[in-house]
Amino acid sequence: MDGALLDIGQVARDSGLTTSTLRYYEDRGLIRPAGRHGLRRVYEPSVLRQLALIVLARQTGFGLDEIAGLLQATPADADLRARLAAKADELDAALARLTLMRDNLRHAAGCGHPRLADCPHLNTAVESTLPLGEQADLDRPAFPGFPASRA
Amino acid sequence: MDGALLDIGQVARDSGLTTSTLRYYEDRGLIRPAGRHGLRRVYEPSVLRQLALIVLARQTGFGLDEIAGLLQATPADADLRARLAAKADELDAALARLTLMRDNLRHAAGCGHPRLADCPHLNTAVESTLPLGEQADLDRPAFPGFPASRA
DNA sequence: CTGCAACTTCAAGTCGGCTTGAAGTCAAGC
DNA sequence: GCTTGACTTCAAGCCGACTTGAAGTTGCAG
Repeated sequence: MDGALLDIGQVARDSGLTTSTLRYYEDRGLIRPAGRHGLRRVYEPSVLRQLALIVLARQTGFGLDEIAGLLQATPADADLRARLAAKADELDAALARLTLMRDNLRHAAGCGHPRLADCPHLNTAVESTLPLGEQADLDRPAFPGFPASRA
Repeated sequence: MDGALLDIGQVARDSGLTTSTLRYYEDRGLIRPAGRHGLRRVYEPSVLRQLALIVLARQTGFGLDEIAGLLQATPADADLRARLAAKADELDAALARLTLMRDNLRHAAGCGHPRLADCPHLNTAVESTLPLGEQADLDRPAFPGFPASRA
């Protein structure tokens, strides 16, 4: 398809991931080198697209096993479709939470309250997420997405 | 403002968190009991609102230290406002990613491709997230992990 | 040919966010 | 007044996602 195979360092540079992460992803079954040049892995450029998808999925809160599963995805797998759709629904829920939180933050950044906990606007908003009372499956999907300090 | 103090078990039930999590949050400076009855912690009901906010923030990808910081939030802190606004912007970015991923999933659930990696629609979409290409972007050493929810 | 930066493997370490376990305290219902 | 079960502390463990370190190999510029 095209001559240019990439070595791991190049893939690392192009993807923004580290070489150790790439090897780790390989261990976990997310990517596979096209082959080896001696001992060294060589990759097809298409791995970059795949990595972009992986990174997006990670940022969206998918675990590595989950991503590996999605990537493997056997043919005409009806079950798969269902799982994808379910995932999409989870993301909708996450989107709603995220939006609420963002709006809260924006409001908080603007309103004059000393402590977040004291802002009535925000509290009112948060209360709407309080169906807690009974049983709360708090193991909802979370997801990340921040630089949040890589210290 | 009201007589009913709650014990830790009650708070756990009402918030959906475990007692160990509540103690842990206290350790980490996120909540504080109103006092003790003997050795035992007693809480004001308002802690439930606070916990709801904490849970929302966690689900939104905030780390505990970060949340503690936001909750402490000293008066008229101009810096704080800036950080809140910055956070909100981060959330916007996260929202965009999440939305993209959701749309991808929905599409993938519907289109007939055996492997996700083979769907051109999805690949096209993902490629738009590929600012990768050029520089190594040293300061983006991958992404923080996150809870991923217990089994 | 040589030197060395970039690769290789494998094991162990790190970090965040909790959970679990051992061992003890205590308020209250019988 | 005794039992019981919910509480207490503290230390250690666990999981996911990587990172780090040690020790060895190798392609290629000079």
